[in-house]
Amino acid sequence: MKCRVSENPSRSEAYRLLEEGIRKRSLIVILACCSASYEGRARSSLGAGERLIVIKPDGTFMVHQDRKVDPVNWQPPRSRCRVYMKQKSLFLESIRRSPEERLEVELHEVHLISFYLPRDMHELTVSGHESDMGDMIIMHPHLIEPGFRPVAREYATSSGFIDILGKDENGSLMIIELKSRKAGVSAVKQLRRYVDEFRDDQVGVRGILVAPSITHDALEMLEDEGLEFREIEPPRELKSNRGVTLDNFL
Amino acid sequence: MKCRVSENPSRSEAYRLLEEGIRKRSLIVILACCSASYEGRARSSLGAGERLIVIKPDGTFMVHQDRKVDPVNWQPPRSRCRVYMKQKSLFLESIRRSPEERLEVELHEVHLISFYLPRDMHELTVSGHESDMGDMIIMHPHLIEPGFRPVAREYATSSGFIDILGKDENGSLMIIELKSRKAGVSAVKQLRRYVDEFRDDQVGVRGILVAPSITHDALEMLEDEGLEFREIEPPRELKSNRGVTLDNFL
DNA sequence: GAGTCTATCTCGGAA
DNA sequence: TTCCGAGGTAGACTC
Repeated sequence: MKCRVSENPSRSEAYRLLEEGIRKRSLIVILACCSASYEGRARSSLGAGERLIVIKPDGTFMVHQDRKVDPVNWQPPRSRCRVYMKQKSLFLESIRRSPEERLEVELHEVHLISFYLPRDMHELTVSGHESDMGDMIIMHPHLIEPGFRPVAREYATSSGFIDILGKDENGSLMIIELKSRKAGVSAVKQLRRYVDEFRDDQVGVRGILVAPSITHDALEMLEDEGLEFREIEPPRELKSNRGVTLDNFL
Repeated sequence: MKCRVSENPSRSEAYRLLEEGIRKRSLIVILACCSASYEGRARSSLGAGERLIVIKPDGTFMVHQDRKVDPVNWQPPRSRCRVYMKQKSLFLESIRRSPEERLEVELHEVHLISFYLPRDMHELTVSGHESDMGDMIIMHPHLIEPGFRPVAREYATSSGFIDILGKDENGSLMIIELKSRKAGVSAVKQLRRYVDEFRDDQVGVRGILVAPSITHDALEMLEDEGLEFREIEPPRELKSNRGVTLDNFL
């Protein structure tokens, strides 16, 4: 593990270390009093303060304050970083192309610089998502109701993709909208858009919102619109087999 | 600046440092080979790998890989963090209430631990050029407008500290917000919060944003809110005499 | 590239 | 506290 640390480096030493760290595409961590200005999709300026600066090998650039999860200023992966001196001041600059964005950080006082070359090994697996809910319903259609038959998944409409399209035991079209968390009014609006597209053309269209729970306002709107709600918990187990398709049903 | 660093600490030394850092609500930065498991709104597990771990004074907990802006695992502000040993292994745990979520990180090998106590945010914004601007205005109130009289400095409200509080020649309350760099919408919002606190109680409250320049959006918002802008350059020279008080004016 | 959708979205403001 | 909308959303995926 190549790891280098320098406490309270001089300006010239900080410059040298940062130049080397950037050139070698290291993961760089800086604790410093700094100010920042950003210009691109928006514009911002940040006064002097103690901050944590992180530069990743993929070009990600972050300025973190002492609170919140999100960085106060940042640049996405593939941004180009460089360090330079201007009138005795030390600057870090990160530039992104398309859209053109520029973040400039002035380092007033550097308390700590550390950098090293990490290699990440394992990927993260997460479950509890909408796709897992979809898999579960495709495999167990009775969770929606007895006689429900899925017909299509991710069905494209001009309003977006319908999670699951199917028919009930009477042959009525059923539009299923999945949410892995508590459903709000936005979910109902989304479902309503899908249903409206089909209601124009034919009768007997049912819209079903599937979620572990629903807000009060959303439930009211749902009932006003003549739509239905199914309380279903998303699966919590990690799936290794992620290839469930509709082949069995078509 | 209290700042402590330890390279390649032993397990017991790492434990001691982390316990102290958490207890003192420091900003903690760890470079380590670790694995993580999360359970809450969703569930995830992350195999061993070199990662950057950041624990903020507000309870924010982040595990960063060597790419992407977003952390691979995290907990939001106000989460509770603790360190413990279990069967010779070193663990970090961060727990959130409502919704109940738990993130556990096993530290296989710690390369670097550093933590420090960033000074209070208020102190930070006051230090540097902003306080010099304040000094300058206290000494030359006419810079704001003829007849302006400063009354209080760093006046505490429930929304934060008002840079300068004063009265105009008609006796109307004036709230001055200083920015040493180009002011953005956040500065306007900040000023608006202060003004709102007083507008509730009395009439004739004026809010003045003082900065060397202002963004287009900020100026628009400022005018919509009935607030005012004064273009003032911060003094170029940093002052060593930092003890300007309001005694002369009270 | 541009467009769409998900997310442990985060975050701030309001009821 | 919960709910709701905004975001430099980021990130993944399709076309």
